[in-house]
Amino acid sequence: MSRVSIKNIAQAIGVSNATVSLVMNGKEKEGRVSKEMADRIRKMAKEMNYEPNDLARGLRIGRSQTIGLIVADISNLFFSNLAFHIQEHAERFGYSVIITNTNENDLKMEKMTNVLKSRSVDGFIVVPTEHGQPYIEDLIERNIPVVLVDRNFPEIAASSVMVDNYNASVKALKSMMNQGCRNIGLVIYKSGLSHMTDRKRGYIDVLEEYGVYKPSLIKEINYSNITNDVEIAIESLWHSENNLDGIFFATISLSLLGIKYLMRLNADI
Amino acid sequence: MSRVSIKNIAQAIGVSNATVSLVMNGKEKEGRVSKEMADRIRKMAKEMNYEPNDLARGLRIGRSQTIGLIVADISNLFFSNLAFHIQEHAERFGYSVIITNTNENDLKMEKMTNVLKSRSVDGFIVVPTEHGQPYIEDLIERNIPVVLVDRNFPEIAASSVMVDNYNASVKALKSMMNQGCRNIGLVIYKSGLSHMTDRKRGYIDVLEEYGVYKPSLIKEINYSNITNDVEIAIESLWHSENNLDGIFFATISLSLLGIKYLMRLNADI
DNA sequence: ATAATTTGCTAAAACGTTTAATTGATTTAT
DNA sequence: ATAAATCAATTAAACGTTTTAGCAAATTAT
Repeated sequence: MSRVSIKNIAQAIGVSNATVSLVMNGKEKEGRVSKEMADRIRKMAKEMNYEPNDLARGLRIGRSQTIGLIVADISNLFFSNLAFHIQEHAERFGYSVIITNTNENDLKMEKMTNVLKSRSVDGFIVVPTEHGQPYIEDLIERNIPVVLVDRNFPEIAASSVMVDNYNASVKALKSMMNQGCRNIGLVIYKSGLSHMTDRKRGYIDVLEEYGVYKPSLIKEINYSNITNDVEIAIESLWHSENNLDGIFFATISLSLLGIKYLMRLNADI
Repeated sequence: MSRVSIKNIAQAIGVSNATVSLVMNGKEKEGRVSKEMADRIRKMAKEMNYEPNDLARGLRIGRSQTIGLIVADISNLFFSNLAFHIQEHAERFGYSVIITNTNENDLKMEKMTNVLKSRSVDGFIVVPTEHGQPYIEDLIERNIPVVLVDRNFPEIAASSVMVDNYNASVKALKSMMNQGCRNIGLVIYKSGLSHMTDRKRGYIDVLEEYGVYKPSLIKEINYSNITNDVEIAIESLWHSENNLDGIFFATISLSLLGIKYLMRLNADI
């Protein structure tokens, strides 16, 4: 016993598809369906457990009432919160959200945009990967709405929603300076994406303002090899002759790892 | 300039829809399309930037290659990790995942199952809400595959994947007993769902085994009023004449709140 | 009493696929 | 030389909607 369709209802009641469709869409006025007929149809629909088929609907009207969300890592609290709120909001407007994951992987970003394009999502919300620019450009060319989150590509004309990474970074560093730190290391992902470069710029600007900037204090981590790279970075900062008195971690994940290695070195934190 | 369809490719090359479709699905053998034609079609498809329309496809074949995931709270680490792994796995089999959220709200659970049914998802993975049983039953009646996660309804014949809450609870409590605790409070959500009742059962069984069980040590929290209820629970445990020497929190969220209030009371933790 | 308008509904095409049945051309077997 | 089999492609229906144009009957206006 397969799903009940508009046609089934129409037959059961002895009326045409069109009439049922109009009623189901609340267009009984425009379609001038009589009140009694509309009621009969609604009743029958409920009785038969009718569920509209959004695939057919989407095909016909060319929209899917779906938005595609591409995040870098859904298990990261920042992104899962983001996903949560986007979903809550979208739902209020009758939209569903398909959430996908790239794991900061450019190939996956390509794949995910394709999957979502195939599904005719009406728009994209994307946390782009480092070299994801071409895929975003492709969407824009196709006139598919896109908004970038957390990171953007300055050369592209896409809306974007950003945390003010630069100022957050400046603020944090100044606070450390006020606590008397002068030799502060930076542990940051190696990335050309704005959310990272902005934080780095904030760090450098503050240290230069205080005249204590040294390039050797910056350690860049490859996303693909976090554990190792962080270990090496911490060791080298610790054993350098820089007289370290503080470390600024660019992300929470880096700081967690960093603290682990610092504890192993019996640093007091 | 709208999307390129199979028909466009067919016209451009002077061949029928069917031929193109066969090639795009890798059925050139079964459909006996000549190698040269297949190549020409593939080349043209790439050139024209063809993206298949999954809505049309889904409508025709009656499947959507999509699975619907309904979790209680995507911003909860346990669930977002779950979502992450389900997605990774599904993707490998060519499935997409639509993730939705109930916030432990039964009405939302109803809504979400409807949304996903309308989208013809091929199967459901659900973390059910407390009174979500009827919606699960409805799915089963309709022969839509469902698997329950984290919580199950013993009366229903659905597959489920569970954490062994009972034994985890027993283990934790025994460990506390071994550390000498005897008057241990329980802070737990008021819920009939198995993941909670199992933990409670574990708690009671261990305390009874040691002959120290007192119903007054159990404090049940309403999910809809967490902050207040936890505060009251902690206060009442703390000021009771039970000589409290330990508290077992049933979930991480409860423990975080609990610790906050305990600190306010200057407990040492 | 006739014309004009409104009411209540229907017919049929379209969206982009997939697929069973068919056809005409070539090749192979007899 | 004809029958049988294989090949390469086509035709057309179907999936479940939405929507435009149209039609007959009922109502209102002249």
